[in-house]
Amino acid sequence: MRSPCCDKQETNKGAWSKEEDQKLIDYIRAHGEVSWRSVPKAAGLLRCGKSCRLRWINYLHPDVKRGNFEEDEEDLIIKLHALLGNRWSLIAGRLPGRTDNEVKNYWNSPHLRKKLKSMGVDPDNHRVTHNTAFRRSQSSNNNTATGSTTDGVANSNVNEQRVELRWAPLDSFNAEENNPNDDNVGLPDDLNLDLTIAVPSCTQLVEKSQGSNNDFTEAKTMAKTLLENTGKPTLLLFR
DNA sequence: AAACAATGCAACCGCACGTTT
DNA sequence: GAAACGTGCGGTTGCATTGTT
Repeated sequence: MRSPCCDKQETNKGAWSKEEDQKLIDYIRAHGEVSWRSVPKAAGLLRCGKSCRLRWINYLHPDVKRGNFEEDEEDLIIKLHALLGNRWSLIAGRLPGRTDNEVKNYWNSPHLRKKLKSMGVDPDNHRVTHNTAFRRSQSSNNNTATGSTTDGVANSNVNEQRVELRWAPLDSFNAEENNPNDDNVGLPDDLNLDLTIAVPSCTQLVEKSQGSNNDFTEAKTMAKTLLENTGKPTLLLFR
């Protein structure tokens, strides 16, 4: 069995004092972010190593950006959450100076939930509740359409090529509404997905040279099979 | 001014996962 | 291969602050 990370009877809990903060800052400045387990004792703190790590990452780290989220940050959170779900650390990784805890708190704040609802999006599952949200043009031919599935769809320019990224959540292959001819509604065109996504829950990336309906049908079938066999969603990438 | 509700945020907890022994 | 360890993540809680009645 695993031993507890610290002796809880001898550790402080709750809010950190200025003295504790300073001890932690001084120690990390001198030694860097080394073994967190050893930090409390070495720094003279009556705290659990995990608590020290959290305090440093979420509050004391010099790169942490304080203050309200700007509108572009808010938009990016909404878009990335539609694509990645509650993977707060991945989302925070695209927001310089923001921590996963901060993004998570912000997402769960009434402010953002109200905004999403006003856009017609269910904050819990990103389902479109009416046809006002996330209108997008279809590929390069500017057709607009709306729908009601949870597939995420995004376009961005990577290596000067137009890339459409379709993310297929667990439940999207089951409903009859997922006709391959549907123009699924998900994310707006302006999402820059120039990012390296390491999604451990995805079985694989499926790439196609052309995103025709036949290709999409075939890829969906493949993804559905993988989902049934592995219980994991598949990321579909069309070029 | 007081009471209550709503909100924001820091921190804790348990679990999962990769690494080391 | 199994157990122990260290770390990171996401969910949840609790408290302080702010707004409303």
